[in-house]
Amino acid sequence: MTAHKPSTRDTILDAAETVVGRDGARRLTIDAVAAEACVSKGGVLYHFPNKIALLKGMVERMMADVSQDFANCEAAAHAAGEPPLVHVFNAMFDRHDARKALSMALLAASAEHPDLLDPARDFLSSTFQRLSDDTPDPIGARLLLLAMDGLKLSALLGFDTIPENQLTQIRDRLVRLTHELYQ
Amino acid sequence: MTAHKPSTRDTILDAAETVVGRDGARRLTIDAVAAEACVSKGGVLYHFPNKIALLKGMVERMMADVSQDFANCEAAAHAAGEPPLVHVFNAMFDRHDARKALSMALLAASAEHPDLLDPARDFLSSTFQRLSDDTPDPIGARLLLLAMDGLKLSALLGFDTIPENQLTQIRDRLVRLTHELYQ
DNA sequence: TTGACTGTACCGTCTGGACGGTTTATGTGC
DNA sequence: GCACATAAACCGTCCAGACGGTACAGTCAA
Repeated sequence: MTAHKPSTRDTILDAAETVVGRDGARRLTIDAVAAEACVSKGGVLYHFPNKIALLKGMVERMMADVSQDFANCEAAAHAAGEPPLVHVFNAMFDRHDARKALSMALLAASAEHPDLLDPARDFLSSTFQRLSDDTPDPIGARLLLLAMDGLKLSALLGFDTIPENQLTQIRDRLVRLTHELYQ
Repeated sequence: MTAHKPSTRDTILDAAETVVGRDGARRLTIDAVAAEACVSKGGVLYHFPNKIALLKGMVERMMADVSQDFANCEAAAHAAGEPPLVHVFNAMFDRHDARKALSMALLAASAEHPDLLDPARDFLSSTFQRLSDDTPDPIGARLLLLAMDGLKLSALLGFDTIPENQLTQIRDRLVRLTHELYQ
């Protein structure tokens, strides 16, 4: 069991995401984050010298996580001799809730200073371009990736109201269409 | 020529969207809106007694506009004997920029008080449900609607980095697949 | 001893909102 | 046609509280 407790830094970032998701990006104050993380205000400022640094930390951790996820998916797909996109989509559905919290960094950064999203924009743009280009039908792949975006970004605003049974059908269809891309 | 100048109320709502899009939801202050609308702070507070009312106004106007757009699309589709979804998708691509500004209401409301989005959530949820159910292949329709969501919500965060030529190809494909839903 | 904090006090600025005053449009009686 | 009344639309200022950030002395485990 290497379930060692998360670092204070990560606890603070988790708390920030919780605050944004629950109270809105406007209430993401250093005081609120400190209270949510059960850390003093000084403690937060020890790890992140100012609020911009905190937001940068949120975006950077999100990108690192997403990057890792994609890498895992591509490795698993390669090992299984399957299309990478299938693994990407399945991973999204399997860890739907986890991703929802993660992306709160996007809302927070866009609210405070939209420029903070520049690195994320570049990273996601090139990643999605590559994912779709590595496919016999890039436009079809793009369309499916856009549908995935729709699901994730809807969840970001709480617009994820599709009933569970429809969601599994959508998942099945998405995976089926992904396989068809490669034929 | 009935191009009468917009009401002060609408000017204020336009200004609010401009501020959110340019500076982020965090900078949506009554002062900033007043300056952007070339109105005094008192003038803003005359039309919207407090900030919550301003945000409600933004969300309500957005819903009214979207509702009107959908109604127009369905009417035009009915008149032309075409699938409604085709008109919905074409309208989205044709007025891409207009819609981008409109949806800033979503960002602003989610930042300040996420509950303000409840009516929008209900409205969009039922509208999309109906649009897809009125189709021989509801799951396929949902997938295409999700792709549209992906495009619109990406634009909301400035994540609309797909090159123009790919975008037109995506549009063509989306319309083609929509027609296929009805076969 | 050092790094990782806690706790408190404080400062300057920003923000929402209340409030009183002023201009403009619309009648209304004569 | 005109003085007057009334209300709607709008302006400018003020204030309490919230917020970001600083400073600094103290705690405590490794």
